Amino acid sequence: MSLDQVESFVAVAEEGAIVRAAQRLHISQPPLTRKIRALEEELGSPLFERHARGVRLTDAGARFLPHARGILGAVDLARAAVAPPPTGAGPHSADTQRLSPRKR
Amino acid sequence: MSLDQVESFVAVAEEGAIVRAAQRLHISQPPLTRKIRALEEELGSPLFERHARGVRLTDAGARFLPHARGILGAVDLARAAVAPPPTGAGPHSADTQRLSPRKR
DNA sequence: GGGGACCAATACTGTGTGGGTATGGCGGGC
DNA sequence: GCCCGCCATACCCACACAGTATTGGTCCCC
Repeated sequence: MSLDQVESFVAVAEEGAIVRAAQRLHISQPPLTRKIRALEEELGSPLFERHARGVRLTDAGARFLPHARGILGAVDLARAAVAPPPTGAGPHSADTQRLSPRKR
Repeated sequence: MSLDQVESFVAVAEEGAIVRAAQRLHISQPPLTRKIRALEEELGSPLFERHARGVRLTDAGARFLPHARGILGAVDLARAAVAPPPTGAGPHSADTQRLSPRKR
């Protein structure tokens, strides 16, 4: 399991469709399909039911979702714990490294 | 940041030396050195002081450590939430999953 | 009922990331 | 002073990952 997969799972769960989540994550649909599939295989349970109009959370997926959000939240906290601006925090720049520039 | 890096960081912090942590993680030393370095670069703060006899946590590293453990714990919980497959469980056994099968 | 639209899955290819081996530099212990 | 242990760097190779193109299936609308 990777944080990337957890993030992907949450995005798909929230969007209700893999293509839409892919757009939101700025990747194309096939890699996202594979990531979700790999996560399901690793966990041993399907997380989504595939439909023609999108996907729906299974029971296992619904149980996993809050934990997934918790993981991402814990990561944010961990980042914040070490990141406090060493330089004098200017009153103008209050950026908090919110977005990870995932480029490849 | 990846779970792999978090796990690596915890291993190094606990072992006090990169080589020893590498042995524990079943990888060689150079990749582990790079992973820690990449994590430090991403977080923007050095996490370890390098010595000739090993490494020691910096202040930032010490703050990060409990969060790192929390992340790994959250991942374990997430796994347990979806995993309980009734594999070969007794036909009548109704025992509840009390122990998390620590595999890795 | 038929055609179009939308979504997920698969096949295939190229590239970047990650791990391994080999080597160097530094510091401490004997 | 010599040796040993540890971290850092250089180089190479393989696997994994992301993208494009395509197929199959289902629903909606006309």
